[in-house]
Amino acid sequence: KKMLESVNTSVTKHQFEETVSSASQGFALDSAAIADDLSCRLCGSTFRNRSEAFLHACRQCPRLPEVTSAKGHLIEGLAARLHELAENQKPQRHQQRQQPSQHISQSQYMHSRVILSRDEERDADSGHIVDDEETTSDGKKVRVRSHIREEQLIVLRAHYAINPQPKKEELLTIAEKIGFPVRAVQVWFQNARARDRREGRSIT
Amino acid sequence: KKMLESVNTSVTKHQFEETVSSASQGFALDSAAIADDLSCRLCGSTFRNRSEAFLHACRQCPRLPEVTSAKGHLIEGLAARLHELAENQKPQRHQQRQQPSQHISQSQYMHSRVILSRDEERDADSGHIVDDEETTSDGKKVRVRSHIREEQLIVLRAHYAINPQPKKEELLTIAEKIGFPVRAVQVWFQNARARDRREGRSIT
DNA sequence: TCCTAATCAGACGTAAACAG
DNA sequence: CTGTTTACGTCTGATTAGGA
Repeated sequence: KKMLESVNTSVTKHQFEETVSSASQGFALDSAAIADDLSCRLCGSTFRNRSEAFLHACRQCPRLPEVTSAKGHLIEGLAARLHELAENQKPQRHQQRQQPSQHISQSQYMHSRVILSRDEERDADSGHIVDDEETTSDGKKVRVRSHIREEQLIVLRAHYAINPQPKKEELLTIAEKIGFPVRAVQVWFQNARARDRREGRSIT
Repeated sequence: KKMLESVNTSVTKHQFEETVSSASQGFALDSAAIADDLSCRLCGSTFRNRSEAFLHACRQCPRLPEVTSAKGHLIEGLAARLHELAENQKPQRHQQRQQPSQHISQSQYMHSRVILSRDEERDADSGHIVDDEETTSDGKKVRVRSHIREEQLIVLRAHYAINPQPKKEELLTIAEKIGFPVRAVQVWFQNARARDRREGRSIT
């Protein structure tokens, strides 16, 4: 019998990721390229699960080459320049939230939050690109609150009325429809359910 | 009998080390190191399937060390190759019915998602990729959990009701019918039996 | 300050992996 | 194959924190 009880060192997800990211510093490009919402920080596409995301980041992302080579430069010490790139790369959008004022901790890390120009030509008519990247700049989490606007809310509510517990696939559809990361949509549904439950309404 | 105290959420040592070590050592190289014919570009050995090949490239290839140190140079060349691979990678062993049945059967690592047009019109069917691959990607042992959808589950259950212990041949039939790897179907039956047994039901 | 999006910790179900 | 464990994916309920 091999009971487990062995390695249950309860490491929280947070700690875990923290450690991973610090332990692997510049080398964990693949995982670092994946945002919490399972979207690729490089090309923006999102995925249904972590596996897919990793797969993508490891070998499918069309932007992989640029980044990996960029990483080479990074290692040589051009971290600063890259940072600039990343900064300047924040054009567009009326309500651009401004940078979390330079919170580069200890020395210049070569962190792969290379959000270089993502071509903004996506999708002619759904013009709002709501890409959010909440970076984990070397372990530091920046919580980015996405703003859901009325029109998007309407869509969400409509879907919610029909089915308050959409499966991943439906979430994906909705996410795409309103131009939000899947994760955000998922969270919205979770919170909506919580709200309703709290107020005694039953979820269908 | 019931002896598991629920340890989810906590990260096991295994997982932890796995992730750390893999994170610190590999990126796209492994996959790029595999030739079209499933042979290792480094040591030349060939493999029966992609999974094995990846495993090799990630972990086992004797020449791995030299490569990882030199990967900076290799990347460029290999990265290019990667894309070719992606293109040519249209594995279709099974019957490729182009049915509107929303799921694609086996399918593999890279396809459509690479080319990925953001704005695909979603008419009646959005050909989502619902697949599975049990790969050991880039040293990241990502256990891929295949998602069985309702409709597939129905088929499985139907077969299970008739015969909970299908032979290899029957498994194959079922697998093909729902577009799943045989192994996954087999596992499902095993788990189903286990579940039933656990709950006291007898298996016919 | 309030409303609520995001996060955390924990629990559950189950596909996959492992031991025998 | 069975019995058991591991780990992925998702959910809840409580909490934290962003912005009007």
